[in-house]
Amino acid sequence: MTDHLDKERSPGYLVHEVSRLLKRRFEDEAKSFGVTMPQWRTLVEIHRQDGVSQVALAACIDSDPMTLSGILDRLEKRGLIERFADPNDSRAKLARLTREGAALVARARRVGIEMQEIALSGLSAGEREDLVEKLRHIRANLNNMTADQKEAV
Amino acid sequence: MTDHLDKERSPGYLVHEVSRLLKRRFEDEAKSFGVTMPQWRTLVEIHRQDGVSQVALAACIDSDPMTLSGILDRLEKRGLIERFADPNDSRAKLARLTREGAALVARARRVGIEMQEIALSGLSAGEREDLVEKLRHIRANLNNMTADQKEAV
DNA sequence: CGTATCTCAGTACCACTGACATGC
DNA sequence: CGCATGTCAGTGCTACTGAGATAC
Repeated sequence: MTDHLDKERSPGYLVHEVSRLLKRRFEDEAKSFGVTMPQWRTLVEIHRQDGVSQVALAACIDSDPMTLSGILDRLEKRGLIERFADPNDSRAKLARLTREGAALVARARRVGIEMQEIALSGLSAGEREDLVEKLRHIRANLNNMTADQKEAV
Repeated sequence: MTDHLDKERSPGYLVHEVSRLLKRRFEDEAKSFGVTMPQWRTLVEIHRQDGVSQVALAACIDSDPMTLSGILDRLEKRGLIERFADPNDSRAKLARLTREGAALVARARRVGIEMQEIALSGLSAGEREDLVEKLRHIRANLNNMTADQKEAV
């Protein structure tokens, strides 16, 4: 009887474990400049698209508007981001990095690259490409699954 | 300028995203029988090794004793597990599944297998093996990294 | 009008810390 | 004695819900 959910042979379980190790590893680094994972992801996303609305941001980091509001509160209190009114829609508030926030993103970015390099050491460029390919394939499968789910409802 | 942390090309980011999708997907299923991810992982681990101490359990699910104590409190309150004194060490309490808990693990297990099959659809057996191989390699790299870290401290 | 954006209030869960009683 | 085990108390962050003010 082959165990499809064996800890050592299940891709799902391994993905989860690698993700957990990366997260833990990064959080150890992140603690030194005082941000958590969701905060880090939020900062990166704001860096990627300067002046985002909070709903768009919430969707990007797979969160809900209320949770994101709390995250932005803390980031704003630390002076890493600032909120300003959307000139085209006075309901919405947009977010952008402060100079200090941008500096932190740059530093954390270097840490991320370095960590990834260590994690992937021993894998050739071709093997990395292949891994990326498979992961994107799986991601597409999962996205399709949730899409089907929505239709079913 | 190649961007090593590109959302689409970074293995680290993709692993995180796939993990997040799996987690979200599973939590949607799990909500119907009222358990969270940490609770699910705890139940599976207790199923794997019947009669575990709480410290061992905490290490298995990458948590701390206090957090696990809270998780077990909730699982016990729902009648899914029970705690009993270790006959060899009266300080320790061991955990085991109740009949109801075992039934839930069996159900959730089927969901997990089914979900994994959907996630991996389109990948051959060989490709899956290859993926598992790479993930285990990365996991080893990350574990070594934390080990080195500990020595450095 | 209905809908969208954000926030307040409240709840729950998980994570982490320091301290403590108990037993090894 | 030092050390391990589990728990209490307290704090912080994330997630989710329902409700409301404001603006499209």
